[in-house]
This record gives sequence, structure tokens and C-alpha cells, in this order.
Amino acid sequence: MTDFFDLDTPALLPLLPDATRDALLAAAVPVHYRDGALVHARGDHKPGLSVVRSGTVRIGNPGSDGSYTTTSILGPGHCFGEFTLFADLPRTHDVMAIGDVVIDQISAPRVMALYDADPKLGWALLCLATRRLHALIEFAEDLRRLPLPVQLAKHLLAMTRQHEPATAPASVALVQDDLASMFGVSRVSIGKALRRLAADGLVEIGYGRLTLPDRPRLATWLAERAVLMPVTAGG
Amino acid sequence: MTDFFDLDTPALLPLLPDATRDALLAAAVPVHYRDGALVHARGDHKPGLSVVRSGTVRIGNPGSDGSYTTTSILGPGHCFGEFTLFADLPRTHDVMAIGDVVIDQISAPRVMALYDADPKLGWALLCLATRRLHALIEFAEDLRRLPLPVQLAKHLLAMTRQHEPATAPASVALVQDDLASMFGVSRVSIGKALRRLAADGLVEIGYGRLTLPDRPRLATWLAERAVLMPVTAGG
DNA sequence: TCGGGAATGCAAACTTGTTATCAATCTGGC
DNA sequence: GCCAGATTGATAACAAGTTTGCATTCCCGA
Repeated sequence: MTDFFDLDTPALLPLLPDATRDALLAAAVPVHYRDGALVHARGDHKPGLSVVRSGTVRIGNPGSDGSYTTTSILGPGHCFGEFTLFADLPRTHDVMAIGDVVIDQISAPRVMALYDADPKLGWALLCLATRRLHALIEFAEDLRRLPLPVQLAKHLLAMTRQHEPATAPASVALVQDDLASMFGVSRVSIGKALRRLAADGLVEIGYGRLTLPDRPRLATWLAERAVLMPVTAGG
Repeated sequence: MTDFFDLDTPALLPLLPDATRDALLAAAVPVHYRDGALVHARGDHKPGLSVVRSGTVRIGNPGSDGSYTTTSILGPGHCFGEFTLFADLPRTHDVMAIGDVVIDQISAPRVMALYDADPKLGWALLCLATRRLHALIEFAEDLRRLPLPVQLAKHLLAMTRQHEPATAPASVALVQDDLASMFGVSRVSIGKALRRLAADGLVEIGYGRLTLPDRPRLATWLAERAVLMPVTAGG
């Protein structure tokens, strides 16, 4: 599993032409981190772009009340750190290694030089930021409008979108606690929501694993419950 | 009042050097819209960038259940339409004129030409998208973690940030129904939250108007209730 | 100045999610 | 095979928000 909560957003590297990607990686310093190591901490001031070379990282923040909110989980090819470059902000989130990971670290001056030299980099970053923004707006709207089981179903479906063939059952390795921290709700609620979906045969609950036995049916079920008016083609 | 729910995000025009801004506006076609007119509709396919010249627009979406969610309200200098340019998406939101407005419409090919000709445009758009992304992430986290009165207080404070002097009372023309649609809650809840804040003397509830009599005190009150660990300087 | 529409206040019954605690079940390693 | 720890299920008391319906208050224009 590469990443399961990236809101279906594309990675940076595939968006880059070969030459641009090579230049970017040539400017990078690969750094190893062990499981649980902190790649960046909220509040850090060192700006730069980071690209996941191998492994997975968790982006999130602990609350002062002991809770923890996972914002995103990123796999190979995904990048983070744009805020420190373009929004002139300190690190806004903790970034923690899940298992052993290698991160390509590119310092701010080097990113700037590449940006000036090759407009394709800026273009890709713009595409990425825009798609993330869009995904996040949708997520925020879902958060406000959809009941938990529907949100949950939507994301489970998104997580398995790349599983082929699309009509085959798909399963993800996921612990209910993790789901809870992603949605910012308690495990109890996640459990209830899952059991409601399971009662309709839409998911099968395993031990540390969820299975979607019939994704087309789940998609139909979801479409019936979407709150947004369907987008009418035309223009 | 220019805009009151832009999540404290800067406008596009002030981010541009004079030359870039002039080139952008030279490529634009100004279009008038009357109060309530639809500037874009969700699902429209015509790509392009729009810049508010005068007046205010509401970005949002109606739900199939009759509800309406306001995503943002933008004033002069702010832009929208990046999704159609960089994420290759149809319009994701309705854009409606609040009062009479003038919008500078710039077609996709013209934006592309400007992007290639002047890296400053891409830079500004990247800054903008990044800041919006950051603001939205924070908003989404608040949505999940903060009780409604705290969220409300935070946004009222943000809405009045540009009112000078910062220690003076500030008031915004706002109807509770609008607040409800912004936060995706019912008017009843907004009313309750407001009355709770009013009980502490943090806001004064008027008819179609809210007043913050002591913003420094409100800021202190908020800081005590922030969930995120304070950002520790350093790095 | 007074009437009507807009905006706000209030109450009751309901739904959903929370915390806390404990029981049941699964899995991997010895 | 079996046990310890991890994971899930279940329950109860509680908190927050929703919907519905109606009362009240405020402003503005005739």
C-alpha cells in the first residue's frame, strides 16, 4: 500500500517531465529515517521541499489535549513542504516516518533556482496545489454535510480506486483507530459506521483489515446519498 | 466591507508586480453582473481566470436537499477559476454576484500565454494556492476539533483583522443565517454559540450586525482555547 | 407612526457522537 | 498449541447539534 489518505491527489514526480524530475532529484539530498522518526516538527523554520523516495510518512498534529489528527499519509513520489517555500510559514505539521523511509530533501534556494530555470516545475506545483485545494474543499464540505457512514464509504472507495480490476473486491489494511484519527471522530463512531455499512453488505470488517466486496454497488449506494447536485455537463 | 470569509487569504492583485498586473488586466474582459446573477455555475466547462474588479461574489454550492453551503466570499482583487486552469476540472462551485459586480474575465489561452511570458504570475498563483491550502487545512482541523463558539470567535476575529486600530471595537454586517451556511450548522446553533459569547461580553449581538467590543480580550480568550500546541520558534 | 417582513429567541423531541469501561476475539511469536 | 497484546464489540451516561414550530423584536418605507 503506498498511501491511503492522500484524498486521491496525484504525486509530484509523475507530473514532471523527465528532465525536470532529474534536475529536481539531482538537487536533492536523500535522508534516511527510521520508523517513528520525526522528519519535520510543527514550528520548524528551515524551508525546503521534501519528496518521498521510499516508504510512507504521516502528516498530522497532536492536540494539546492529547488527541492526534492525521492530515495526510503520503507515499513515494509525493511531496510536502510547499508551505515553507511559498506561504512563508514555519512547518505547520509534524511529519513522521511510518516504517523506514527515505526522503529527498531539497533546500529552498535550490528549489528557487529550479523554479526560475524551468517553468515546468512551477506548473506541476501549481497543478498539485490546485488539486489538493480542490480535494480539500470537497473533503471539508463532506465533513459538514455527509453523515459519517457516507463519508467513510466515500473514502474507502477512494483508497481502493487504483486496485484493479475496478469491479473486483478490494481490501485495505487499516485499523479502526487510524480511521478515527483521520476523520477526527472516536473509534466508537467509526465502529458504528462500519457496522452499519457491513449490515448492508457494503464492507466486510476484518481484524486490522477492511474489505469492499462489491465496489460498483458501493459506488451506486454512494451516488444515491451524495448531497451535491450532480454536475451537469455543458458549457 | 470587502470580504469576510476569505479565511484571511491575500488577494491575487496585490501579490503581482505592477507590470504583471497590468499585463493581466490588459488581457481581461470586464463583465458586469447584477445582484444575484450567476457568474459561473457548477459544472460549467469554460476554463479561465476571473478577478473581482468591484463588488463581492459568493462562492458556494446548493445541496440536493435544499441547503446551501457558502465556501467563500470574495471581494476586489481576489480571483477564482484556478481549478479550471490547472486541475482540469469543470467549475466546482456556483459563483453568484452579491450586489452589482464587475469581473475581469481572462480566457484560459491568455492566462497560459501570460504564465509562459512572466514567471511572476505563476509565482503569485502558487503563493495564493499555497496560502489558501494552508488556511483551509487549518479550517478543516478547526472544524473537527473546536467547539462551535470557539470556531465562531476565531472567524469573527479574522473577519475584522483589517479594521484599524486593532484594539478598537469592530463590527461586521452579518446575518445569523449566513454564518450558519458558512459553518454548515443550523441557525439555532449559531444563535446559541453567539449568545454564549455574548454572555462573556466577547461579542454584542445586533440586528443583522455583530460587534466585537474588545478584540484583544477575544484574542486572549481564543488563545486559551486553541487545541493545537503552540508553534515553538526555532529550527 | 405604524404595519409588514426580516431577523432573532426559545422550547421540545430527536439524532449523532463522546468518554469511559469492560468483554470478546483475533494474531503472531515462542 | 498457547498466551499476551492488539483489536474490535458493547454498554451507559452525557454533550452538542438538528428540526420544527412559534413567539418576539427590530427596522424601513408607505
